Amino acid sequence: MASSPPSRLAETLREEILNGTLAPGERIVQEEVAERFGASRQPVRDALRLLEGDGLVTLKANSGAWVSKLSARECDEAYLVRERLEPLLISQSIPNLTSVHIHRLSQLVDEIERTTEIESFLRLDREFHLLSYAGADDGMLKEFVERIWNTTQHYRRAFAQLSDVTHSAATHMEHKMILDGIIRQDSRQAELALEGHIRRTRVTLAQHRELFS
Amino acid sequence: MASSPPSRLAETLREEILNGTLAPGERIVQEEVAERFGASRQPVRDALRLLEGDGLVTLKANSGAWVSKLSARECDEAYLVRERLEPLLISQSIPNLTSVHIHRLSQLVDEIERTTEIESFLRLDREFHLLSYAGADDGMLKEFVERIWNTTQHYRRAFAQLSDVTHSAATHMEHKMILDGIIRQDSRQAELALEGHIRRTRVTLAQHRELFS
DNA sequence: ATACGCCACAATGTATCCATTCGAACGATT
DNA sequence: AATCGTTCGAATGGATACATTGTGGCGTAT
Repeated sequence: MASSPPSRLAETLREEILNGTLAPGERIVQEEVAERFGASRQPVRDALRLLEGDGLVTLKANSGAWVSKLSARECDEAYLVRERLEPLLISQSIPNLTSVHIHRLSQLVDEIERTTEIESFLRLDREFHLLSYAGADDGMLKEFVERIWNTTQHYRRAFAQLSDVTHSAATHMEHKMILDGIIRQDSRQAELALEGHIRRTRVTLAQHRELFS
Repeated sequence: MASSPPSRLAETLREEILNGTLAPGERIVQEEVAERFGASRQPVRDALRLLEGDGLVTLKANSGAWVSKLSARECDEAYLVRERLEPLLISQSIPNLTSVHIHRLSQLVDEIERTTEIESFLRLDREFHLLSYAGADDGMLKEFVERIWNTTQHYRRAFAQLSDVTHSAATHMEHKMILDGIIRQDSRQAELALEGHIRRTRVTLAQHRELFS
């Protein structure tokens, strides 16, 4: 999958946006990218269009491409949407999760609690949540959720840094409650714990509008 | 807005998909479209990428483009997502709706009740719901909702035809309850009425799997 | 008769060249 | 000195020509 040159190109750019190499608001010049990958500008244009579809890049006609930037309002909206969609997604996932998934999820809860580094936390937290959705069929719902995770990744990083989320007891407790709901196949509990988890994050984030200048 | 050639091209193709001229599963050949619009294949490719982002077109590398087709499962999922997102969207819209909006919404409820033609019903129903969201800021949420409306348009038409939705008393009552919630600025009522409206449609639709072959 | 493989055509993908547009800097005028 | 206008440059958009891939049909061999 995703084996065409534009797809591979988009994938690499996506990585660079997610890991912060390319910051929100930064300009992306077609020719630079083309040269960097030894391709012509055409596949680069296609790749940028793909990323625009993912919401990671904003194109302006006859002007250029920039890494998408969220306003405080848009970031809040993203979390409101997550509050509604992710509980639905986890409820669809839970019936199909296997013991292999559950074992890894337990492991991740522990690792998340133990880590003290921001980057590790971000990586593990992302793996935990997305893995908890692995039982759901692919489709629009999962696509939407992944898109939101991607477009808000930079703000999660910024927020994690200034609030030292790695020592948040509430976060770890919420993860345990979600995991407990999964293990006991109690979708309703998992939904509620997840909704609370996202909601608390949203409210906390709203207190740090300085992240958006 | 949307004034670049690829955007205009995408807009026209979108219309044709929504009004049924181009049916789900139908092949779209770049050269045909290019010739039809007197343009080269490049802007057509860009337009198709845009439509892919809207979920209206499915691209396969080195193979071609097709009008997207939903399975029964995906259609059900679309309605589940609508049940979660549209109540949120209407709650964000209601505080900003003006008397002009409300007047038109009332008018639409009447017109929808009176019409007996499928195409009119579809057009008016769509206008009613999307107009009820006009007070919400543009952003991801509205984008998601519009995307779902677009990708399910064909199935709404098919369903409306075989169930004679124009004579559904429940539908008209639900519209009135939504409107009442809007007029009285009672977001909660509007949310619940809308959720019920979508849910009932989903359940009814699930009884007609023959629509998906 | 069926299955495998080769071949040819058609549609997509890529590259290069040219046109267009936007923005910024400089200069002229008030 | 400030503002408006013009001009120049850099980056994007579009068109054409060429390369590549995927698919369907035909033939042959088992």
